[in-house]
Amino acid sequence: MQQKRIRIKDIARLAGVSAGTVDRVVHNRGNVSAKSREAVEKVLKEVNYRPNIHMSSISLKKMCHILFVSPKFSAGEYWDSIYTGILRTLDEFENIRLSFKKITYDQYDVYDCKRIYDKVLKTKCNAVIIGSIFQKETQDFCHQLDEKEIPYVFVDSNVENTSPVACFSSDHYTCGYLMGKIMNAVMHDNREIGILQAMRIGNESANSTILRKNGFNAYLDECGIKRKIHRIPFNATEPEQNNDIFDAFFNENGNVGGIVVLNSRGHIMANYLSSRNIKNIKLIGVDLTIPNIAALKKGSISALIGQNPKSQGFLAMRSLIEYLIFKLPIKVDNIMPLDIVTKETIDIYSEFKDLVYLQ
Amino acid sequence: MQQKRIRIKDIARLAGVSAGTVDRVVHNRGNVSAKSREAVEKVLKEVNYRPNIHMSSISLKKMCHILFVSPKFSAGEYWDSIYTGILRTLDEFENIRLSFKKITYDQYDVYDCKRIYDKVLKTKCNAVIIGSIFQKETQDFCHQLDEKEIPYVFVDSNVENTSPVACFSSDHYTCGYLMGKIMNAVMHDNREIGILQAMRIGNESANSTILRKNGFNAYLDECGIKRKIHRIPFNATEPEQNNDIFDAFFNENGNVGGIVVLNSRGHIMANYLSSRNIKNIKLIGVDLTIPNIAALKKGSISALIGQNPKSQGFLAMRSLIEYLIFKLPIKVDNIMPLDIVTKETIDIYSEFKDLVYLQ
DNA sequence: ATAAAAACTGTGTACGTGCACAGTTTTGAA
DNA sequence: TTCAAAACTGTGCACGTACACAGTTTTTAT
Repeated sequence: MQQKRIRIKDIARLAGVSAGTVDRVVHNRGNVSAKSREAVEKVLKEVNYRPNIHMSSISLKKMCHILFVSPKFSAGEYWDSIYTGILRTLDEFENIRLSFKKITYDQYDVYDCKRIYDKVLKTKCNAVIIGSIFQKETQDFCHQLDEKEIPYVFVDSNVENTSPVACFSSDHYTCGYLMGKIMNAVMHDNREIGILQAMRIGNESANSTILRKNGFNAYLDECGIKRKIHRIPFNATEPEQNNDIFDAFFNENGNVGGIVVLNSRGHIMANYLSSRNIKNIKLIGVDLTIPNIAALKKGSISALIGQNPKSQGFLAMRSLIEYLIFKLPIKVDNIMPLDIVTKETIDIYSEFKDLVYLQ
Repeated sequence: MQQKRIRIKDIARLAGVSAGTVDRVVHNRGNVSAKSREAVEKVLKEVNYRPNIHMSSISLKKMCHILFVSPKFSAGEYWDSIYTGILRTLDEFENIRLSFKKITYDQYDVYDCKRIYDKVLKTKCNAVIIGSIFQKETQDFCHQLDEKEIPYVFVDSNVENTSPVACFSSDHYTCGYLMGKIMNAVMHDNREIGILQAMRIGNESANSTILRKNGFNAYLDECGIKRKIHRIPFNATEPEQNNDIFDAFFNENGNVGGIVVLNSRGHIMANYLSSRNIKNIKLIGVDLTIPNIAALKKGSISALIGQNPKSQGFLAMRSLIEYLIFKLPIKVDNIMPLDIVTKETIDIYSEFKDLVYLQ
C-alpha cells in the first residue's frame, strides 16, 4: 500500500544531475542548462513527482506576504465572515512563514476604493485576495498586479477580463433565480412584488445585485408569472432616510405582497415593516448576517439565502497557499453553494456553519 | 506577527530537563519521575505548546493501521460516498505512514455483521471507523474495542452507551421533521400519506429510519395535520417482490397523495410509480445516490434530503488522524447538515458536492 | 589567447520532532 | 552492604526539502 515515495534525490540520480539542479527545475529558479532541464523534466513526468509538503513547509525560509482588500466591515457582517474564513486557514497553516494583513475601503465610495488599490500596489506583497465591488476599478487594479506578476484571488464575485489564480463566489444569477422561486412559493395571492436595490453613487457597475435581479426576473418569466414588479429605492449610506422613502413607496403602492432585497440589508426593510406593523408582506433576503438572522427568527423575513462567505475566505486563502507555497494545481472557478435558510432551520444551520467550512 | 514558535527544546530548557523527557511527557510515554513530569507540564501549560505538525509527520516512524467497517456498498451508493470521503482524507495525508482497509458486512444479516466484528477484533489495528446498522451488536463490539483500548469513530449514526473518539452523522430526527415539512409544502390537497420503511430480518433496532419516522410524525403533530398515514411494506433484500407488494397496497388505498421513503431506496418507489404510470403522488426521499438523483431529475421524486456522507467520511478520518497522530483535541459530537435538493438545484448541487467537503 | 563574466552545477546545512539507545540514578531484595 | 533490576534521563540520528554558497564550465570581450 505505502510504497516508498520518490524524493528529489532519487530524481537527481535518475536524471544524472544533482539535487540542487532538480530543485532549480522544480521551482523554476533558472540557472539550468536546457539539457539538464529536459532530463529532469522527463524524469519528473515519468515518476509523477509530488513534493512532501511537510518537508517543503519546514524548509521554506522566505516570508510570504498576503493582503486582503475588501469593503469595510464590522463583526457579523458578510465581509467579516469571509475574513473569518481566511483567518481559519491561517490558523491551519500556522507553521508556515506567512504574514497577513487586511486593508478595507468604503464600498459606497469609488474614490476610496481607488485610493486603497493604489496603496496596495505600493506595498510589497506576494499575493492579494480581492473582494471587489467596482468592476472597472478592480480590472485596472488587476492589470497592474498582472504587470508586477503578483497573483490574486477573488472572493464574493468574479471580475471579467482579469486572470486570477482562483475565484470563489456564489452564482448570483442563480441566487436571484432561487429568490424568485421561493417568493413564488411563499406568496399565496396575486399581489405585487417589490425589489430593493441599493442606490450607489456614480455609475452602477455590473455587480452581484444586478445579476441577482436578472436571475429573479428570469424565474418569473420562465414560469409565466405576471405580477407587477416595483423597484423600491434604498439608501445604503444614510439608512435613517429609508423610513421616509419606504413610507412614500407604500403610500403609492398598497398592493405589494412580497419584497425581495437583493443585498444583505434585508433586515432594514424587515425592521421598517415591523415598526409600521405591516405583517402580510413576505420578505426574502440574502446573507446570514446577525441582524438578518434576528429578523428571520422574529418572522419578519421569510427566508434568507446564504452564500457561505466563511468558506469562500477559507478556500481562497488555502488556494493561495497551495499555489504560492506548494506549487499545486488550483481550480480557478469555484462556485459556492447557496443555502436556503428559514426560521425553522436557522438554529441547526448556524450551529453547523460555525464549525464547518466547505472545501 | 510571526513570533518565534516554542520548541520541545525550549520547553526542556525552561523545565530544566532534556528534550527526551519533554517528549515522554507530551506523548504520555511513561518513564518520567513525578518531579520532572510536573515541571514539564507546568511549562507546557504556561507556553501553550503546540507541536509543529510538519515535524511530527516527518518524524513519525510507526505505521498506523486504520479499519473502516461498514455495510457492503457499490459505486454511487450512500456508504460509497462515506468511503470516498475517507479516501480523500488519506490522499491529503499521503505523507504520513498509514495503512487503511475497509471491511464490509451484509446490512440485512445481523449474523454476518457479528462475524465481521469478530474478524476486526482479531485484526491488529490502531483505530476503527464504524458505520453501524445494528445498535446492540455494535455496542458489544465497541465495548470489546474499549477493553483493547482501540479508539473508534462513528459515521452515519451514533450508538448509545459507547465512548467513541468522535461521531459524524446527520440528525435523523430532524431529517424526518424536514421531510414532514416538505411533504406538507408539496401536497396541495388533503390526501393520505404513505411511509416506506424497510422490513429487516429479526428485531428492528433503533436505527436512523425509526428516528426519521419520529421526526416526521412530530412535524405533522406540531402542525396539527390530520392526514391518514399508512405504513407501506418494503422488501429491501428481494426488491423484485416489491411491485406485488405495492400493487396490493395501492389497490387497498386509492387516496394516497404523498409517500415518504425513510431510507435511501426512494428510487424503487419512484420507478414503480413510473412503471404504473401514477403521476399525482408526491415522493420524498433520503440520500443523493445515483438512482435517486436519476428519479429526481425525471421528476418522479419531488425532493431528496442529502446527509453529506462524503463529508462524514472525510471528517471522521481526519479526526482520527488528528487524534492518533497529532494528539489534537477532537470534537466528539458532529452533526452534519441536511441538504434539501430538488430537480432545479440538483445540477449545481452535484457539481459542487463533487468538489466540496465540509470541514 | 587570455581574462573576466556569465551560466551552470554540486554540496552542505537548517528545520523540530519521534524515537532508539546508551547512560545514570533509584529502588528493593538478599 | 551489595548488586541486580527497575526507573529514569540525556544524546543523537533520520526525515526530505529549500536555499545559500562555493566550485566548475562555458561564453564573451579584449
